[in-house]
Order: sequence, then structure tokens, then C-alpha cells
Amino acid sequence: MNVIDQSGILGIATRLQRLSDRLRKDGLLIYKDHDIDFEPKWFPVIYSLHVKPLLSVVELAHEIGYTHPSTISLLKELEEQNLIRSVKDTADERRRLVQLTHKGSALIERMKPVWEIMITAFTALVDTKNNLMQAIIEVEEQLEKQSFLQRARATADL
Amino acid sequence: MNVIDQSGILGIATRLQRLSDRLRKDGLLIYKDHDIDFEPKWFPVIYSLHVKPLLSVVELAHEIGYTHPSTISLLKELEEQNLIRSVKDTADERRRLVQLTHKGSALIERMKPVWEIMITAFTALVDTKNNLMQAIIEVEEQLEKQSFLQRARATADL
DNA sequence: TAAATCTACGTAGTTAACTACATAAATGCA
DNA sequence: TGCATTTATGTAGTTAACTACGTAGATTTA
Repeated sequence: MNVIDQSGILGIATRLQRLSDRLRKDGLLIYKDHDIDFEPKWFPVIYSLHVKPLLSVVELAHEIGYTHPSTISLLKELEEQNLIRSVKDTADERRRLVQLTHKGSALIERMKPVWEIMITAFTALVDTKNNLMQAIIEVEEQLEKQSFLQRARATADL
Repeated sequence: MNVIDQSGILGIATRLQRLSDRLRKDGLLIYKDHDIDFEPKWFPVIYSLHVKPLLSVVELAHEIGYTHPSTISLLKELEEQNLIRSVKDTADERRRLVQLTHKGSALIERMKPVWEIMITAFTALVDTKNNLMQAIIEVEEQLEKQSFLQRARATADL
């Protein structure tokens, strides 16, 4: 695992994916330590609904930064867990409005101190010379200015 | 897409995955610009075999930093493209040794100048205040010292 | 040297995201 | 007001990685 890292174009995503897998697995265990049955991937949805109690599917998708089909499948799982429920928007029949159940709200209260712990641990983890979150944001900004393709074409034209 | 970013524990992987998807898609087009039919995900395998011409499946997997099943599926595709071929190791019948075909080697020569272009473009892209590659390496180092789980437990015990 | 263990490879099935497409309701406009 | 367009949701299928498990050959050890 050395040859590629030097040229480095690929493999970042795989590494980040693994990193995230590890964090998710540990996240699950941290919840377990506190007798909570909760999958880390549900966090964005649950947290969004905690802050904004009534959202449509697409609003929620936008809020958590996923596509709507991904969001729908998360919602399906959360509905099975009785953590959320949904109702038709009477003003716009296409829209399905999602909200926390009582069980969902109660769970959040139990999770809050655990979130504090996770945030502390996570912050320490990424608090290195080059900040991972910042780095991603910066690269996204760079890409917005000019895509990889455009950059390559510009380079080729030199 | 704001609520979550602040607490930020999750979502990094998704963002990196998308980033990588974009790079891969653009990568494909950059090759196309130069009349080359090559999928960016094949790069690690091909490049490794360019540098180390004869490798077993597991050696190769280790070289590119993937699991061996992932590697096998890449090899299957590359074999279909006639870019690589494999032979049994006569000394150890379990091992399958992989190498570039003539077509594979020839393609590499055509790709080399394109790689130069990509490396230049990519380097510019990630050359921001917080270096993405470095950030990932640093977090991996942090995790090696102490896992997320251990950190959370230590935090909880305070 | 036979049995137990280890190693290499392969297959099957899972996961968590995605894109593409379909349908129904709402909106805009001629 | 009726048709065209847009928007919201849902479904199906894809992708690129993974883990778990099985088998066959090689190695170690009692």
C-alpha cells in the first residue's frame, strides 16, 4: 500500500469509507455502552427532525445532504423502529410530512449526553495539523470554482 | 445541509464518496479526451503491475490497499479487457500470479502523459490550507493510537 | 508422517450510497 | 380552463466497497 499513495489520485475515497465504517461500528458500540439501540446512520435524520420538527421528504433530504431515495430508505427503517411517523400534507397531497414519534423524542433525550461524549472524542480525533472537515470543505470549494475535468483540459492545453 | 455539518460527526464519508465519484467520472472523460478507454478504478492495479510486474492476488490486494475480494473483481474486469493475464504459481499451486499483457503495457505508455496531466490538476485541487491527503493520514494515525470507541469510553469515565 | 493449522483464493451475500425512470399532484400560462 | 411543465415521492436497478465463509494446498508440529 505504498506505490499508489505517492501519486495518490485514487484511494482517498476508499480510505475515508473505511474510516467512516470504523466510526460507525464504534458509534454503535458507544450507544450500546449506554444501553441505546441506535444506528449512527440514523443520526442526521433524527437530529434534523429534532431541530425542525416537521419536514417533507425532499426538505429532509436536502437538510441531511443526501439524495431523496437514500433518505426514503432511512425513513423506512426509522418508521419500522417507531422513531418517526409521517402524515400527508393536506395542503399539498404530493408531500409526505415526517415527524418524530414520542418514542423518538424520548430517545433523543437519552442520546444527548452520548452525543456530547462522541463529539468530544471525535473532535480530538480530527484535531490534527490538517483538519479533515476543513480539507473536505476546501476541496469542494476548489471544485466549485473549476472541475477536475476543466482543470485537466486547461493543463493539457498548456 | 447545515444542521449536521456543525456537529459534523457523520456525513464526511458520504461527501468524500461523492467527491470521489466526481473525480472518477471526470477521470473517465479525461481519458476519453485522449481517446483512451480506461476506468479510473483500474488504475491502482495497472499501476502496481507496471511497477511490480508479477504479483499474486493477495500481494496485489495489499499493494493497492483493498481487500482481496474487491481485488478479484477488478482483476476479472481487467482480464475481460485483455489488459492483464494470470498464471498458476508452479511453486505454490494456491497462488495465482498476475501480470500485464502486451496490450496492457502498451496502454500504460499511452496513459503516462495523461497521468501527468491528472496529477497536476489533482494536486492543484487538493493544495489548500488543510491538505486532504495529509488530513486523512493524520486521522488514521490518531485512530491507531486510540480508537473512537476507546476515546468515547475514556471521555465517559471522566 | 499424520493431523492440525495457516494461507491463498474464490463465492455469496450485504451495505449504503447512487442514477434513472415512473407517476401523481400542483402550478403556470395561452 | 385545459395543456404543459414542474415538483414530490416512490421504485428499480447499479456500484464499489465490504464481511463471512468454504475449499484446497502448504507448512508446522507432536
